[in-house]
Amino acid sequence: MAYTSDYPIFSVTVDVVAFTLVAGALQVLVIERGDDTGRGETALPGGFVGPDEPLLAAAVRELREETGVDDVVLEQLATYGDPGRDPRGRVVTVAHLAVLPHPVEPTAGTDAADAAWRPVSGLGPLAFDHARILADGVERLAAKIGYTALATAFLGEEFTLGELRAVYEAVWGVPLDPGNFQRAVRRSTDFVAPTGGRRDLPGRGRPAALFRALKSGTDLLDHPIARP
Amino acid sequence: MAYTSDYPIFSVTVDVVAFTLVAGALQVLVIERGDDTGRGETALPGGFVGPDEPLLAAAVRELREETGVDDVVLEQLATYGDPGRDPRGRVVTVAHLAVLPHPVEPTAGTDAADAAWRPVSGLGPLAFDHARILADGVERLAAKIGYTALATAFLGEEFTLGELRAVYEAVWGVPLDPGNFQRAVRRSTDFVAPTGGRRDLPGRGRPAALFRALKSGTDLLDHPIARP
DNA sequence: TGAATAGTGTCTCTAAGACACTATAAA
DNA sequence: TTTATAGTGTCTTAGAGACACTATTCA
Repeated sequence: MAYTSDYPIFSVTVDVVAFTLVAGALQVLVIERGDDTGRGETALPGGFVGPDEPLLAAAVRELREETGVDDVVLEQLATYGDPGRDPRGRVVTVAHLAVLPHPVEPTAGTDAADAAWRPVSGLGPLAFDHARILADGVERLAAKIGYTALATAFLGEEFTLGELRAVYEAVWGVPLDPGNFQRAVRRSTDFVAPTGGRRDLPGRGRPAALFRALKSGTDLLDHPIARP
Repeated sequence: MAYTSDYPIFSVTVDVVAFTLVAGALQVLVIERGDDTGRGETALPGGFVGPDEPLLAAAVRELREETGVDDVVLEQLATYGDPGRDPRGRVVTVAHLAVLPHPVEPTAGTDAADAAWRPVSGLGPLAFDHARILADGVERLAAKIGYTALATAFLGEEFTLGELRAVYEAVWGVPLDPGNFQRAVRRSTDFVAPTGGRRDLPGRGRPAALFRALKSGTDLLDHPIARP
């Protein structure tokens, strides 16, 4: 009973829908709940916002605690506050959308042992209303890679257009024509630029030119990438 | 009245960015604050969420208290919760976007005397961080009328394509070619449909065919209306 | 050589926009 | 008649997509 207020009491949490790409499949970061509420259930990472902590900072902190990463594209997704959505009381959660470059394993954080990347398709039930939050996150992600540079946030510093195309194909769930994709990406003069390097993978055909992102994740593209 | 909690205490409010069209200009609903905090300042309508009240219901209630209207297109916009954004304490506000058909005057509600429609352009400073919330609302509105039926929410049951075009021109701030607009709207087979009626206004040229909306405000259009 | 991937050429279809033109009303 | 608005025709340009083709690597 540490806190009192003249107004109705709400708790405010942040949840993070963090995506990455593993082996060509869209993955989401989930934890196995270890505390009393929903013990053993799968859930999105998240936690209470500190008394003097901005919402975005809380989301960054939660993600860092789970993955050890804090240089990440992160933006607010939506807020979920129905009475009864959390058995602990009136909990309003501000969900955030994050995109991480591929090889980020959940590492030594406070709750890291519980965290794991799981494919979005085929994921079992989630605690609370997290299934809906995840669905909203996927929808937002699919929309945003069409008109922002967000897809590059899945990749490292340098990448091939084949790797970039794999991001779109995984998120949209459809194959894209390699030739037309190439042209679509190059139409935006400030989406990606060739570095001059090439990536040669054994037994994988002609080496591909390497590119780097010219915009950060949430910047708008001047020419959208059409979703089929 | 004192509430207690084991977790950090937040107050949760809803604010409403309500738009309408008056005399061809985009207008937003604002109030003059009468209580102690920010007395006399212009602000967006809003208020505290009840202990057992869903967020969207709270936004509907606030809007009804200001305008007497509750049949309205309303959706969540974003959540603003920086520490220090409200001098009363840690207040997290969930902002909502509303669109009302033109002739809805603020009427007999609890705070109705203070509420008024004001043109978005040329509006003075707003209390708290409401200027940013309004800017985000305008941006969201401008984006959404391009790919949803939201523009029809500004109009009555029946409307001409000239009136619909005026909505786009007011929100986007650009003139649109009447002929091309006509075709763009008709390309979507399920955006609007002619009612068979005509509207004849004295001294205003050839009477225009009347249309009605085939979709509600937030439904997606199959063919977008291109923003110039 | 063939298999695999990168990248280009080219064709068709549709949309966006400019703009001329016709249609129908009031003053 | 002029003025104003509704609505159509038509031309140009650009993008989306299908798909053939060339380029460059490894086995």
